[in-house]
Amino acid sequence: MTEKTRAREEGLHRSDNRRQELMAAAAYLFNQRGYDATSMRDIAREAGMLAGSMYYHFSSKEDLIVATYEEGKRLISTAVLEATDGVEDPWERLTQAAIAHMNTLFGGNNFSILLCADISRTAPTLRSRLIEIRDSYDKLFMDLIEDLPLADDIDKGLLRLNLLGSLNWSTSWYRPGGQTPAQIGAFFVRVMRDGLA
Amino acid sequence: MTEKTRAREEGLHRSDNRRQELMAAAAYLFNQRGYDATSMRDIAREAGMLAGSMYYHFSSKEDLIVATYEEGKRLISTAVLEATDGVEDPWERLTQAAIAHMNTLFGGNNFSILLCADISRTAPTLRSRLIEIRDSYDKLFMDLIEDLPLADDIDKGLLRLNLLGSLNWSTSWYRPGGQTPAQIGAFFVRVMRDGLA
DNA sequence: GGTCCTAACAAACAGTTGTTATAATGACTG
DNA sequence: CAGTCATTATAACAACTGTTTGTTAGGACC
Repeated sequence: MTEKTRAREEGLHRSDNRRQELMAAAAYLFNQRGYDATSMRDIAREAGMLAGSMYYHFSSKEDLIVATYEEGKRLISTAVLEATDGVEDPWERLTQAAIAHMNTLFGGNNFSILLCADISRTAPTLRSRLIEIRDSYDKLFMDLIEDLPLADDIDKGLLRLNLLGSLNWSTSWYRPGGQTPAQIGAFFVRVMRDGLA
Repeated sequence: MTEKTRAREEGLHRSDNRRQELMAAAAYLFNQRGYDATSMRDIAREAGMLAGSMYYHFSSKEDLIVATYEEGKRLISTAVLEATDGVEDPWERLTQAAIAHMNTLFGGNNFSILLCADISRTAPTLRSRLIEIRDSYDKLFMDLIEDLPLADDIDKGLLRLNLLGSLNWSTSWYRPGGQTPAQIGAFFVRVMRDGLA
């Protein structure tokens, strides 16, 4: 049985592989230069293809962007859910979530970092699609913070933005060599819990 | 004495006004759509001019971007320095700096917010020019944090990134109506100092 | 009045953009 | 071997990009 035949029987076509390759190439370039500065020709070249051919796999650039964004959300959501699974203590759950968040961001996959890019300046139609995807990830953190034992006067929404701001902003400065992503994530949660004074 | 003559005597040309108008139009659009998605024709139209005419005032789009960015740094630096001037207590100094930072960002000037945009994906030659400008602002916060009475094992560089991350990230979600910018800034510093548990 | 400078317009430049229509390739099927 | 279908190449499209050029109107200065 040839490889092709087996793939066919499993409902997989060659296009499924190429589709993944295109998404990987796109995510790589999106991270490097942003959506606007990455042309369809750039992505095609990176994947060893011509620009027109990509439209067999994705019907528009916007759909390709959304696909990579969604893949990023899928990967980081899975990682955070796995990391908190079975952990009881609320603060420990948040710590493990932050660590998993950071490890996924800087663990080599080019998809998840896309969720940390500021999309407030992207075109409205695309933006609304991306917001919906990211909100479903942010909800994980909202739930984690909801479970924290806090004083009544603490704005939990603001607290989530506080933590996610620090975590996400790290994508604009983090370089390997200093503290590890896990150490950074744990540090931010610890400061938030214990304070400094 | 005509208006033109007085302007001339003060060393001001009409071009100085138009230059400011161009920068204001550019900053407005840069905030709305980002650098790449804002064309020179967009800016010119916003300022009531034709695209080619702008090259009398700025020799390139990159120079115009840098000029707006620098103006933003000038405004927010002044605000933070004034807010901390004469304040003694290190934590209170940081609190006042955070409040001034937020008040300037959301106080209606379109320049300062530009400093909070993630520039890690902008073209290298432009990026290096912007980094240099922003670093000179970040230094203000580095100094403020350096003066905090902290345990020896606290990474002060990481602490600055922690706070600036939260503050800067607010530009991607803040909308008028909830907590004021000043309240948000003060909250982030208070959580950092006192913790939650 | 002649000359110079400021400031803007008008039109074009070459290159790039996302996208589309059509044709070619090539592997599997019967 | 002929036919089918998935996948890619080719070539073109109109629109837009930053920038340059030649020109012009108007005021200031000697």
